[in-house]
Amino acid sequence: MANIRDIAQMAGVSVTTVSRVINNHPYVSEEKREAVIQAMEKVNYQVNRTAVNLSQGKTHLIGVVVPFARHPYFGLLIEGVAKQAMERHYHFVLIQTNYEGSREWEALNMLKHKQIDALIICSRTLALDEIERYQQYGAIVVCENATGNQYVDSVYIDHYQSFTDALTYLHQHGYQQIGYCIGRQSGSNSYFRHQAYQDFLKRYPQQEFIFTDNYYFEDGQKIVDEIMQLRVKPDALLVSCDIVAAGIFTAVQNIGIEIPNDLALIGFDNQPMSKMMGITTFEVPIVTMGERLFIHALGEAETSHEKLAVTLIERKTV
Amino acid sequence: MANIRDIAQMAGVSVTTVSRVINNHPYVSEEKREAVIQAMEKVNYQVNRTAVNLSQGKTHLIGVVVPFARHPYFGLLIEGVAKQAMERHYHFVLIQTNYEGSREWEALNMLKHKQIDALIICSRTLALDEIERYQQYGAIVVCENATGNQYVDSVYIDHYQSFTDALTYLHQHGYQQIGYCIGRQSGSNSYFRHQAYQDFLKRYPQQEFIFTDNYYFEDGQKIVDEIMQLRVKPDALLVSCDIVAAGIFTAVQNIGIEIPNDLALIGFDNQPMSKMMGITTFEVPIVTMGERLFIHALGEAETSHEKLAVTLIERKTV
DNA sequence: TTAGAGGATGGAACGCGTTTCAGAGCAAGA
DNA sequence: TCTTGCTCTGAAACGCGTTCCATCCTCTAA
Repeated sequence: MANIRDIAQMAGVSVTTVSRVINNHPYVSEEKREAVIQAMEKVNYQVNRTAVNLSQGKTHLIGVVVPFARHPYFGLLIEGVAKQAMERHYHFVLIQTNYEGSREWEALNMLKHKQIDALIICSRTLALDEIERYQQYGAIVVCENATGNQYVDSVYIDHYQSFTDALTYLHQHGYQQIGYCIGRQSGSNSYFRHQAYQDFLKRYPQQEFIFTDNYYFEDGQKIVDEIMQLRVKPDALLVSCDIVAAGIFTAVQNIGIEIPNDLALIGFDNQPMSKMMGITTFEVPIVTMGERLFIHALGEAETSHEKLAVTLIERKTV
Repeated sequence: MANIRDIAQMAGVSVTTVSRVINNHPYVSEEKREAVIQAMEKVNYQVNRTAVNLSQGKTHLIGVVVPFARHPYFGLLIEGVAKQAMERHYHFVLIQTNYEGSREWEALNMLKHKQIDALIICSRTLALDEIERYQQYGAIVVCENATGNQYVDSVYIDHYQSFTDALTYLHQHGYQQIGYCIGRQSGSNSYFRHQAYQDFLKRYPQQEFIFTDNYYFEDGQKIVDEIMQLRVKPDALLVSCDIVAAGIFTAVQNIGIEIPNDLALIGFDNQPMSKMMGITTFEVPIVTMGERLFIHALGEAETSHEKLAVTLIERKTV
C-alpha cells in the first residue's frame, strides 16, 4: 500500500505538501494540490489512521464500560454515546464487565496505554478513588452522582429524589406496604435509592421489602414467586427498571393478583414496553445521558458534574 | 511520559534489549533484564499501544457492525464476540448502523484505514459485492449464508430449513392459516425465510400473512392491531424473534384471543423471556455464533463458511 | 587447535503521518 | 528603495515500538 512518501514522489512534491492537501491546510498552490490529488486517486491512497494516531497522540477512540451490553438501560446509554460519537467522527470500544473488577482494570489500562482517549464508566465495581488515579491518562466520566469529585466528570440523575417522589406518590395513593426491586445492592445509584427508602420508612414506618438482583424481564417472575412466599405482602413496588416491571406485570396475571388494586407498580426509564403495558414509570433521558457522557469524555462540557431531570409518567399501574 | 528510549538509557542498555524484555524474548541476560524492569517500574513505564500498532501493522481491534445494538438478538451476538475478544486480548469497536448504508461504508473505511484489523457484519444493507472489495484490507465476516463466496467468511443458521420445519410443525398441528412476522423484508436471512414460506404455500395453499418491520416487544401490539383489522385472520404465527412473540403474547391477552387455540406462536432465539412465557421457539446458539464470528475474523477458523444448528423447543404456544 | 553453534547485545532502519522551522518569492505600504 | 508581511514549499525531526542484521563472546564437538 502506498504511503504519503510515495504520493509525494509521484506528485513531485514534499510529504509536507501532501499532508497539507490531505488535511486541507492553506498555502498550497492549486496546481500542486491537483497533482497530489491525482496521485492519491491513481493508487487509491488511504491515510493510515494508526500513523495519524501515533503522530497526534490521540486515537479518536473512547472506551465505554458497561456491565451488560444487552440490558435495555445500557442499550439506550450506548445508543446515546453512539449518536454523539458518530457526529463527532469518533468511535468507541465497548467493554462489557459483568461487574468483574478485572475487566474494569483492563479498561483503565487501555487508557493508560493510550489505546483510547477517554473512558466512560456507566457502572462500576471498583472504588472511585482507584479509578480517579487513572485520570492522568485521559478523561474519565461516570454515570452516577460524583459531585465534588475533581478528578472524574459525571452525568447523573438524582435517584434519591426520584425514589422519594415515587414513594411519596404511592403513599398518597394509599399504599402502605411499599417495596422496591433493584439490580445489585451495592453501587452508587443503589445506595441513594436505598437511602431514600430508609428515610421514607422512618417517616412512614412499615415492613421493609427489598428484592435484589433483578435485571431482566424474567426476573419479574422471580420477584412474584418470592412475594407469594411472604406472609405479609407488599401492596406496591418501585421497580428500578421497566423491563423488570413488565415481567412482574406479566407474571402476576396468571395468579389472580390485580394491578393496581392488589399490587401497584412504578417502573423506571419509560421504555416503550412500559408504554404498551400502561405501566406508570419515570421518564429518564437515558439517550441524552449517553450523549452527555460522551460530551464530557471529550472535555467539551461546561461543568464537571451534570444532573438530568426525570419526570413521573402516570399510567395505569398505580 | 517515558518512552522506550528513556528506559534504555536509564537501564544502560539498547532499546532493542528493552523491547526484548517487554516482549519476553529470549537472549537477555538476567542482570540486564533486571535493570530494565527496575527502570520501568521506577518511572511507571507503559508501552504506547499506538506505537506498537503502527509498528506491527495491527490494531488488535475488530469492528462489529450491527443495525441496533440494543436489540436482544444483536445483544447476544455482541456478547459472544465480547467473550472471545476478551479471551484473546482483543477489543472491538461497535458500529451501529440503523441500517444506514453510510454507516456501513464508514465501517468498511475503518478497515481500509487500518483502524481495525477485521470486520464482523452482523446484518447489512450494502450489497455483498460492494463489501467484498474491502476484503483486501482485512478479513470480513458476515452473519448470513454466504456459502461459495470466496472473499468473505460467514457463520449462519439455515433459515430456510428452520422456517420450513416450523411451518411443517404448525401444519401438522392442524393450523391452516399460517403467517409470519419479521423485521425487515430485505436482507439475506429474510430472503431465505420468505422463500421457505413461499415454498410452503405452494405445497399447502392458503392466504399469505406477512407482517414486517417488527423488532421489539411493542411491535407485538402493532401486529395484533393489524390482525384485528383483517377479515380472514391467521391462526398461527411464526415470529422471527422471541421478543416480538412475547409482545404478541401479551397484547393478545386483553382482547380475548386464546393462545394456542385461536392463535399459535413460534418464536426464534429462545430468549429467557420466551421460556418464562412458555413460548414455543427455536434454540439458536446466538452467543456461539458471535464467538464463531470472532474466530473467523481472526482467521482462525478451519472453514470459510460455517453453519450452526438450531433446534425446536416445544412449549405451550402451539 | 579450530570450526561451528548458540547466546547476548546494540545500531539503525522501518512503519507513516504531523509539525516545526527555515527559506524563497512576491506584492503592498512607507 | 526598503520593510513588512503574506504565500508557498520542503527538509528534517518527532511520536514510539519492532525487527533485521551485524558483531562479539563463549562453549562444545571434531
